[in-house]
Amino acid sequence: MEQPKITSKEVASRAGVSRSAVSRVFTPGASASPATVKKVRKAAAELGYRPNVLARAMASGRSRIIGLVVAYLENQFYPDVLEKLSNTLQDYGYHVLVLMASQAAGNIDKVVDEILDYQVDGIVMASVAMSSDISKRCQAAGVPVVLFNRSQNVNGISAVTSDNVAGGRKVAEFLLAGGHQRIGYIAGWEGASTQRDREAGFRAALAAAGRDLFARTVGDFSTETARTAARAMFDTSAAHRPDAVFVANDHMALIAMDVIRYELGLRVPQDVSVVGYDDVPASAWPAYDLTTVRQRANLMVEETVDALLTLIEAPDAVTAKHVSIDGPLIIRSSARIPEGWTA
Amino acid sequence: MEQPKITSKEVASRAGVSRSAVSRVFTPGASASPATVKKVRKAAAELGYRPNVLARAMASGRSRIIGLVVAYLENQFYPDVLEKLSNTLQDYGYHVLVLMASQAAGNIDKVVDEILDYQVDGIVMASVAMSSDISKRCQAAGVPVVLFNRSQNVNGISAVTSDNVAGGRKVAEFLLAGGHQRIGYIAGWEGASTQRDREAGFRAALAAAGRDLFARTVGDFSTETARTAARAMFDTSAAHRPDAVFVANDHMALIAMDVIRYELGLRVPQDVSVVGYDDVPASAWPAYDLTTVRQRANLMVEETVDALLTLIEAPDAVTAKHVSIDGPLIIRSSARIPEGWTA
DNA sequence: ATGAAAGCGCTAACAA
DNA sequence: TTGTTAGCGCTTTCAT
Repeated sequence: MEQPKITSKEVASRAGVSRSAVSRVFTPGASASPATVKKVRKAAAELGYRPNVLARAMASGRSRIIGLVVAYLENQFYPDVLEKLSNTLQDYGYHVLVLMASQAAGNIDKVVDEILDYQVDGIVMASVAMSSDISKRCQAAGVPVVLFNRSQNVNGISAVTSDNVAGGRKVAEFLLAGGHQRIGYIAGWEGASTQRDREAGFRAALAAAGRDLFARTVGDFSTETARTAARAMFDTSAAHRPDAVFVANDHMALIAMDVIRYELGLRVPQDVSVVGYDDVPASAWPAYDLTTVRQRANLMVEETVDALLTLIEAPDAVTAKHVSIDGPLIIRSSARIPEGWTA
Repeated sequence: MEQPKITSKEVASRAGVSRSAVSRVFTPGASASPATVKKVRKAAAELGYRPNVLARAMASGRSRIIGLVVAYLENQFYPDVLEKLSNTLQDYGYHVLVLMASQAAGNIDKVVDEILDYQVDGIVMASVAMSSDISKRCQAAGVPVVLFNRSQNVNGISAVTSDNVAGGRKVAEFLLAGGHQRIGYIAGWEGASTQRDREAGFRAALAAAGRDLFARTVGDFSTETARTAARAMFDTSAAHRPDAVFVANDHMALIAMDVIRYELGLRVPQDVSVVGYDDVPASAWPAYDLTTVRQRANLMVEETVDALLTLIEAPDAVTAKHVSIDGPLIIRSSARIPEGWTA
């Protein structure tokens, strides 16, 4: 039933060479004569030999495994990222070990330990907060970490985000140009840099126009809390209700639209303009047609992989880099479009 | 910078025992005296020792890595499954290596080879077709495979699905009870067992009532093809247009609803009843409120993990098992509800 | 219950 | 370019 595994030793003897020769043939940058390559390839093919990645990892100290820590896959942005990340890394000969950091914060420590046990070559933390303690452990282990969609000024850890401040600003300018008088904001989880930066940019642009937030509730990036936050903001008399709201991500914005339209019977955008952040697939669905700031997932993933591989190849040379990628405001029909709006 | 890694050897000497003793302390079913356990744990804690999973895998032949092959994460059902699967497996001390089998069929072979290179203890193939050749390679390697949401009568490979035939049947009965006269079906990818079984159950129930499909197009479970398929079916005169349609999964059903309502200006369910399959989160959103057959992801994942671990523990003893899990029809407002409907 | 010894399959100096 | 020699860090008989 269970075929004995073919090792490099057997390939070596069948090809009449040493195991080192076999190893070299299967190692990209190695030197072997064409004749050897040919013999070894032939023998390997006949035997159906494939190098054991784990053994290789042990001997070389490089596992070609990248750990991905992700909090939740409910927000469609993340499955998309995971798919792209996995594909890109596969192209570079790496593979992705996924760890869910579902629950509480203490969990993260455990998850990071587990991931380090696998001797991963690098770690991507998506939408997960890092303690400086964790970052220290990774650095001690010599494992580079790149934060995805989270930025943190911890011990020179690299991070890739969209330009959340600029994004928030764009939304404010758009809403102001639309003549909105009572502008609300539904915040994400306050511990997240995305939340912080989006709000900062948003408020800064309002302030520049001599305006302030009319209302603010917190949705925590969570489905249920977002629903509650939307109700708290809109289930009130017309005078106390915002005529426009910026929601910190699309996942919550879609929920807010549901509350506004189906629970409260208000019209979007006639009664309330809604703008989100991310541009997840569902935002383009005609039932929502949500105006939103696009996060360029492709670019963000490319930068993440680039940063990671650079760090892996040159552990010390490179210092942490923070990349922030600008994303356009995608104008759809969920928010009133200012007269003659172009930019 | 990069701390030298702590090995069992150092723990051993600090605890005044042999490496074997250390190994036993960190091995669940092993025998060590309380005194030894205590000494070793203490030394390990002081040194911050953690066993190297890769080395352990090499020596023991068990990597505690499960390979997950998944075609695409666009259909929300799969991120959900991935999250649950990863969490469940983590509880059992396993971890998930994700491989995307994005493109063509030939790709699958490559992906399976890559995954086997990691000496995974088992493989879950989600929504991916298996050739019997691949299954043979996995069996030769002694690696159990469980198909998720795909069933195939290949060499005793285990599979976990929902009861697609029963599901299709339920939909047909519901639509018939609703008094629909022209019932259409938008098919998924014809190579998929889910597609085949859902359609079979659906048609069987129609036939039992002396009825047949009024129209049929193919959406391939793909976003774009589904849109085309929906247009092909509904962009026609009222007489040639179905008054009800069963769409092979929710992902396509939501797209079909968009086409029906927003492109063609028809009303759901007054002009057309729409029923899907999966019960993804978006189906419960009030903008769609899609009647659908629920796939019980939790149960399916549990059965998958159970099957896999059983196979891993008792490689030969167990023969392939096919689990199919019944799921309820979730009645919402996208399809006309028959008078006094209960079941 | 414990330690010694022999690997798991591979890569990486080092010599030749 | 090639083979030889040591390991990578751990588990696992086998004695004791």
